Amino acid sequence: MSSTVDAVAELAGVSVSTVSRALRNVPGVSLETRKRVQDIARDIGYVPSLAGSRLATGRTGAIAIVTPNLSKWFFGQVLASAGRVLREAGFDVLLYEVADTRARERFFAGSSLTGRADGVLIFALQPTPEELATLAAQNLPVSVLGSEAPGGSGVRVDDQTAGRAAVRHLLNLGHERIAFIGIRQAADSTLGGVPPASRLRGYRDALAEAGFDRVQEHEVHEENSANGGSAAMARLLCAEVPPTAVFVASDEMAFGVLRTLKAAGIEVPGDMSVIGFDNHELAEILDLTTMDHSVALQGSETARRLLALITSDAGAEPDLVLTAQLIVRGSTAPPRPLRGRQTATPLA
Amino acid sequence: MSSTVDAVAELAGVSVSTVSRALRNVPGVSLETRKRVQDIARDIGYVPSLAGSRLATGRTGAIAIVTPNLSKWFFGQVLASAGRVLREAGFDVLLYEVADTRARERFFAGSSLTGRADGVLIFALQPTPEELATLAAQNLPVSVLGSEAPGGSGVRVDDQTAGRAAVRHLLNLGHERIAFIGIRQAADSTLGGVPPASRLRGYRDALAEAGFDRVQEHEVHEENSANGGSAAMARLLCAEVPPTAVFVASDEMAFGVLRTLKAAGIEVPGDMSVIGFDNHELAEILDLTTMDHSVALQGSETARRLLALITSDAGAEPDLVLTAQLIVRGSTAPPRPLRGRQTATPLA
DNA sequence: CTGAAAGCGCTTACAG
DNA sequence: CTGAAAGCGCTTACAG
Repeated sequence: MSSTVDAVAELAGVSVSTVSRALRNVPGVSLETRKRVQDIARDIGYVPSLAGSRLATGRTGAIAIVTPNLSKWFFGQVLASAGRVLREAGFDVLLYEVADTRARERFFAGSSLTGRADGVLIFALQPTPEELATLAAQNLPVSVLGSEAPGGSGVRVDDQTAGRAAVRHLLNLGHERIAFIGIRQAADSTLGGVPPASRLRGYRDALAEAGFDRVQEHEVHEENSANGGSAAMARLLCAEVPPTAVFVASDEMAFGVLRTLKAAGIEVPGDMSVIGFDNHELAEILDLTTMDHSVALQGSETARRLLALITSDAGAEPDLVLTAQLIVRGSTAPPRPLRGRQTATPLA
Repeated sequence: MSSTVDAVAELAGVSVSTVSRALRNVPGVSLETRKRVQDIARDIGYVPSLAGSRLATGRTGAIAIVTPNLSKWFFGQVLASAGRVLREAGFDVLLYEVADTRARERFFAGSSLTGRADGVLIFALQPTPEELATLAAQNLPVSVLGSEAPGGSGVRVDDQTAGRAAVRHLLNLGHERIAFIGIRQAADSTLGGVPPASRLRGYRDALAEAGFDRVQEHEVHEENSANGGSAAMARLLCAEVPPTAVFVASDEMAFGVLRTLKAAGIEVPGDMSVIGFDNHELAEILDLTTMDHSVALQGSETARRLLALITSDAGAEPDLVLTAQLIVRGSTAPPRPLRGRQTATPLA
């Protein structure tokens, strides 16, 4: 079961050096010898001890994935797609969920990765310069998904442009009172703060470009969940000037928005247009217009770039910046003519 | 950065043996020496090489989690809760997604875990006796979630009882024509087949106990997704005798069911009661009555049991069988009096 | 309580 | 192409 090189060497009548070379397909062994060694190894079910080769080579054959949250849809998607690429390349996947700041500090402080991984994938977590330095000091190549990381090869979406596109869609439909529901960082959360902020910027850009003033009460932030979305929408319903359309920074929040609107008897898209962000697998079911940002591709591409960093020494590729794409479904439409809204909006 | 025991030993003026003992908090070192060694280690930022200690001890400090699917809600939940327990105990988490039979064979065949993990968590994947034997031969303790595994300490839900409970709820509301939408195994899928089958059995039990005959066309199976649920419901709508209520074996499928019903203009729960299974985080938003089966608890408890198996030698605890619980929401109600359904059901 | 030494199972210059 | 030997960085009986 757990035989050693020595056993194979003895049976094959060669030295352990030769066994080692034969089994790893490195040059320096005659074809014949190699074949014989490999056959014997297979026969006795020999599989090299990882611990041994790790100690000897310094390489671990594992990649660490760091993520703030495993239970959200987004992370399942990127984890699955990145994991597939890594496994395909023969790497083990080591998973680190750093949900709160304490876990995050512990993770980055203790050089916890020395001897554990050959590289690090950071998902949706904006690493600080110090954190990146820590990893660099451990000689760990890094690839970052969803936020900017100078030095590390990264993949992300142009969230600002995506946000602007989403709002333009609403503007082009004729909406003039468009609200924004954004993701509020929990105080203790380690979630990357960049994409949410960029989406808000995109929203403001689009409104400004269309010549609309910024309306304070039209920008609300809540926790990134359906319940958060519900709460945010409820607040918008209490606005002095309620919007006719809302851009929601995540589909999960948008689901909550739809629920609140339904409960309030407000028709979508007749009385209120809603556009989400993610193209969550349930968005289709709920007929939600949304921005698709190639979630699976983000995961696989981040992994691919890390592997390139590890196996070649070509240096980091420039960041890959993806463009999100509008998916039109049934939750957006032109606003109802004012006539139809008179009773609801006293300012008509 | 990556100093060795020797460096610490030299600075502390003691032997490496003492350093090793001092740092691991094993007895046999004076308090004073221990303190001094620890201080020095901290000062120079020494962190023991994993590869070294793995080779010396044979322990890896890692747990492997095997799962058929990372992108489904259920797996994110159990992964997150199990991972938390493992990390808390100081173990690394190694992730293996074995999506198809080929990956599954490769995983179990190649004794891929030797030297990689101290134990294995198997999620929602019914291991064959041979597969369990393979792991046992590698001396790997196993804990199984969601299916029966003789020998391995396991956690699962009594799906048959849960299915019966769900259907009884419908029966007690007065329904007499109740359909079942189950999970169809993709040909190549490695998903555990036990829970789905048990839920069907529970459905049949409840109907039989209530004195109803089994209706072939009321049992349909589709892929476990919202789209699968949509398709299944569509088929039920073509039944010779359409049901007035349906028990759906997963919430994700139930979401699709709700969509189809809405599209068809069939009111829920007025014309059709729907009960799901999972208590998916979006079930609340969609006002779906469902069976909660303590998903997070399943994950953490499976992990806890594996740790017990590893750290104590008390042997496997008996399986933990959880009871699912009905969560009543707005998608179930008594059937409409026949009068109200006459046009829809010609057999009235 | 402390240390010298063997050993865990590999890999890799180096020499032949 | 092949082998003897050193070394990767720990841990752990064993002896003192």
